[in-house]
Amino acid sequence: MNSDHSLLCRLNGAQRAAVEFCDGPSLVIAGAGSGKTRVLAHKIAYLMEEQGLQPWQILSLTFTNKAAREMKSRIAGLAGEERARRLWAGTFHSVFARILRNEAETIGFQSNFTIFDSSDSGNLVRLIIREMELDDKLYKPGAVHGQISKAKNSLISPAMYAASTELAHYDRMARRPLLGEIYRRYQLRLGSANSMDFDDLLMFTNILFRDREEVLERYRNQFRYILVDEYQDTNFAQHLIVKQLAETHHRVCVVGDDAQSIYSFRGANIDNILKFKSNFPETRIFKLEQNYRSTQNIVNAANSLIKKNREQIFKNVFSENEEGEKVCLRSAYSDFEEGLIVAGRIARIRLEKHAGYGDFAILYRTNAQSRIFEEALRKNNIPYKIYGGLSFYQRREIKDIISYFRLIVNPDDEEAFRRIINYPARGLGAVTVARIAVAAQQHDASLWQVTGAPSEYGLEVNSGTAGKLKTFHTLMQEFIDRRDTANAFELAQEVIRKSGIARAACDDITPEGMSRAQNVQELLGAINGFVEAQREQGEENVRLTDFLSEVSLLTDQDAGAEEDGEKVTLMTVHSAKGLEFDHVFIVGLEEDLFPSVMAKSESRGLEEERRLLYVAITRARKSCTVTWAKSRFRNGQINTASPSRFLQDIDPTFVEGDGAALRPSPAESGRSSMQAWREQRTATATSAVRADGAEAKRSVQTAAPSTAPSAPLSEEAQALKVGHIIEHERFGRGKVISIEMSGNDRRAFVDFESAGKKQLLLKFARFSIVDPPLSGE
DNA sequence: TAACACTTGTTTTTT
DNA sequence: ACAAGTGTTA
Repeated sequence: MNSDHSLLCRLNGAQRAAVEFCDGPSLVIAGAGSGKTRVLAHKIAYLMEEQGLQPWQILSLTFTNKAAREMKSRIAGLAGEERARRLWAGTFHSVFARILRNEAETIGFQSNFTIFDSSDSGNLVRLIIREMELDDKLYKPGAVHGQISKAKNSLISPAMYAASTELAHYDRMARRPLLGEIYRRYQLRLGSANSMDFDDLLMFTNILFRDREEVLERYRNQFRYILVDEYQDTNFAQHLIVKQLAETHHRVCVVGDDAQSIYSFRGANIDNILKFKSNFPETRIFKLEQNYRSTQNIVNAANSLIKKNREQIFKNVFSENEEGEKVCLRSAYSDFEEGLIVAGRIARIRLEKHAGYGDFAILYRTNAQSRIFEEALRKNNIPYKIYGGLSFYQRREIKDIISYFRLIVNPDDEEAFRRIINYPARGLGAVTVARIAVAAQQHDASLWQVTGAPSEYGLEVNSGTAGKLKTFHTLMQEFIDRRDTANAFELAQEVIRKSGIARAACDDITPEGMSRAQNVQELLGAINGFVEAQREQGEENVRLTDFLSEVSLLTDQDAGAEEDGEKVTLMTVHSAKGLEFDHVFIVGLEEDLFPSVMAKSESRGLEEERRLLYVAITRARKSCTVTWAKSRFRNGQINTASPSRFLQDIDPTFVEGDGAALRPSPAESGRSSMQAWREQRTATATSAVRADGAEAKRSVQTAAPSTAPSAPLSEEAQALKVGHIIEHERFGRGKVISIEMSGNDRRAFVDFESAGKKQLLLKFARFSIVDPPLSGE
């Protein structure tokens, strides 16, 4: 083996070993920032250059479309555009959707099947629950769909579901005995709509491989080497697909990090990676432990956190980068102030470190948290972009238009039909649709079929309605007739014009209407872009079908990417997986938010949340700031919050800031306000007398002589002394004249520059100390 | 049938 | 707070 081959010379020992081992199964445990993508890309290039594999013989599976694109472009750099393009590289869902379209007939589908996204699935579940006249308080559509999804991911068919006494028992306990029946009907409806949901793409691939030995054999022979990224996030269905494809040649390499498994809520099974070796006993294990991304402080802080988890593969992630700054911990009085703190710090770091806005990311647990940061950033004229939330393709107007496309490509698509039959309004309302649905069900036909020949299916409607139906049918039929010949862009334009969407959009002059019209234009632009891109690859006749099958598996990741530029990135921790930024802010580190309430009950859930924070911290290259707010606006109410338990899990040696004293290091004397506060809370909650009260008193004395606080005092409030200059939320800037006790609380008299003299109850006052500044902020 | 007011749940994360 | 869903009225 030529050791100074250009492909290998830029790799460290462990990376190179992982790349070079190609003759059997391998498991690469890749710590955060250890060059996992680089290894995968090099390995694929190596397979082609050194092992003589053709690109189309390599199957490379990633978790997101974005990761797939990234991988392809890196391989293009290593092995050339042409070969990169011919690889089978994509997400599980997109790759196997492609295969399923090729083989659709063998499993009873047409190759033009549509793909239901989760909201389509939810709608269908809701519809069925209603049809069965069940109580949707007991049978919550979301939860029901979740159960169905779980069953599918475990490859439990409706028949198996019905046959299982265990599941029946479980459902009876949950007071949802008819879940299996809902599942059965749901699956039937998907079938008659010639549609699959996300989970079906994996389940039917397995069914295909199970029932059609020759098909499985064909793909086994084609894919001479299989690589899977983020293996810790695969579910059973995905695992089994990989296992079967690799069954004969065992040439498979899975890469992942058990410490970054964050998708168990949707069926990912960490055992897949933990027990990979038991499936392929001769598996070679490689560990990538050197982190090239982050400073030592960041790596160490993350390590100290993840150490608190029980089940994990031993590894020693280390960094040889500079020590760097400590993780910065900041607390805020409110979510609002948290926004200001983050915005302020971004502005400061940008100037001090000459960073661009694009070097910053704000990561939160839930999408709902984004708003407050948007406002704060806007106020400070800081440009930003948001990933996630409602993705472009999820927006109402876009879904409506896409539904037209869906119905054109697959007229049996029930969801699409229901969506557009009366959009724009054409006098075909709920009553008519219900009648069509009944007729359809009686004759085991699709809604579209009934619409085409009302009398044959015994559909009784008055002549006016019949006319409207006919008009609608003719309109759609014209599109359908041309779907296989017409260019995607031109047909799409025509759909928007002839359907009346264009007119409706123009008439609407409300601000939302304008933005909707803009979105429609954007969609047309996207279609045009798609057509052009395909043309460049030599695909001359690009049809609507092609665009649709591409688009139904696209998600938020792609929508946000269009306008990059120098902007601060806002996203959930989940969507940040696989990304990195110089300066990372992790916000909302509060109990019941991060970790989320839902996860708290089980230790497994809690460990997953901890891994989630681990993922967040390890996104940072140079600096990492963690914040939490003592009160937060949620569900229309202000809620008080306590700091996340995870803050105590991080070794304070690597932390700086008001919370560094969360668990004081021995060198520090006294306790922080935070700790006192938490003790306070537990004390009042149990109304018990503290055993170590004396010590508590001493610590308080350092901050507030002769006082035991009756309420949590912020560090700022404790540190406040006569003569300090403060900045108050309402009153602005002012000087502290005196501080005295009133009852159990401390009260400050402050002379404000503009608002005059005021008394502030320190327990409640919202202010920050400007002079002298606290801990460098 | 459509527009409007009212009620309800929702907020954990995503292919 | 907010969006989506429901029911009521014209």
